[in-house]
Amino acid sequence: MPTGELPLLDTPRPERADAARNRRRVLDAAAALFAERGVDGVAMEKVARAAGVGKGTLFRRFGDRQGLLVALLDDAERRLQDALLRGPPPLGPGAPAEERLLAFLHGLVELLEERGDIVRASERSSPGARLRTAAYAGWHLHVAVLLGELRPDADAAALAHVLLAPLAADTWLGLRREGGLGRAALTALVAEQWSRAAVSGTPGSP
Amino acid sequence: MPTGELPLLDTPRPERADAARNRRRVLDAAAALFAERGVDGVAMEKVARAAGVGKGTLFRRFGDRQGLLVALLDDAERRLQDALLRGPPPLGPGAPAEERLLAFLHGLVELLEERGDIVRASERSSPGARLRTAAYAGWHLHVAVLLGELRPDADAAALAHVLLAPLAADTWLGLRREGGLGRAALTALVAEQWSRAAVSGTPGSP
DNA sequence: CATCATCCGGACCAGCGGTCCAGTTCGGCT
DNA sequence: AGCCGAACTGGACCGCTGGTCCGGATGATG
Repeated sequence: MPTGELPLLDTPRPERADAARNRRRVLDAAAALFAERGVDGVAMEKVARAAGVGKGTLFRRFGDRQGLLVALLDDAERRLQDALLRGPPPLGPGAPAEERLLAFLHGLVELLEERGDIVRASERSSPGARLRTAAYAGWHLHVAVLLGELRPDADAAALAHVLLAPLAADTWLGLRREGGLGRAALTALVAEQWSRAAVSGTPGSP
Repeated sequence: MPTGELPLLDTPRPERADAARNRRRVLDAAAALFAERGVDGVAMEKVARAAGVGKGTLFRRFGDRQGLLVALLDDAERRLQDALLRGPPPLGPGAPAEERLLAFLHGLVELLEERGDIVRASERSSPGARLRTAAYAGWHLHVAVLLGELRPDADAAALAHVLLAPLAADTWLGLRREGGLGRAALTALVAEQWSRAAVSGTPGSP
């Protein structure tokens, strides 16, 4: 054993400088192109070309198209997730469950309004892909836990899935665009459904 | 002007016999193949081949892939739509609005369970395609009208969109398969949300 | 400065949805 | 009965896409 330098056990390889530079280039070019032409209107080769990079490099870095989309989303999703776990209330811990629920709803809406097209493309990459997403798993867990506090009688996990349904990217964007609903109106409507779902007791009862 | 025979103004052409025969063949072959290999795993050329028909014929008849899917769904969707407009209560007219709403929910679930994969493929054919579907327009109108009776205070059209969100084919099938929720449980859960949405008054009120 | 793992990039591939058109078949009219 | 135009047929063909491959270039290391 040589000197006592840190062995960097958890970081297999630091990643070469040119590789890092090219990854940045690709990410930037992809974001710009997607914003300009729409996610579906941009082939992988165009992304590579715009980034001044070969197609092989692009696929080596991100695996496949889906991987590129995930990488583009990574920042925003991680930010929301961090805010849920460690951020200040009412998004983070410390506020009453219902407030946290509504704060999360607004956070998710923000994400959809900001990066909706990319989220949609990611969720559409294969049938049923949404539920298999790491991001969705996190959101669902968060909602299920909070709901479990408010409605100990209910199947919180299943209910959380149903409440998250209108926030599927394709559904949300469809209602916003084809459906002609405004962001505030639609958010308020979903918030109301969440609030109604958050109280115990069957509808018909006194 | 020759004899006074009926000019058949509304029927441009009755469709030739071989054309009708081939259409039936294509529809049958497509249904069988889709059921066997999954909708996404079957290319248009395979359908043509299995039907004993040329690719050109297939596209001439149905326009494009989306058209074939719509044709496959046409029967089932029209049947539901007819039941809503002219069928016996509680699905058809004559029952109280809330009962009709729940009956419709069950009918739609039935359709999704029976032909879910095809509905999904049809709704996935392009981003936001679902809302532009004739079938969705009919369902939405139905729900909006009934909701309008129960909740004159609310924006029934918008609320109807939100209530229909869990029944987007991709969402429904995702929850049923990846989500591991049973048909009865999921239906009951959605029914409860609909019931909660059907009563006036804000959640926090006495 | 030598060495070698790593990375680069564009040629290449198979498969897809969709188009085209020369040949065939149908069915109403005489 | 038989003809003739319209409608139908089917497979070769096209452009494009996501994804693979490998000879050569380039960075880090001692």
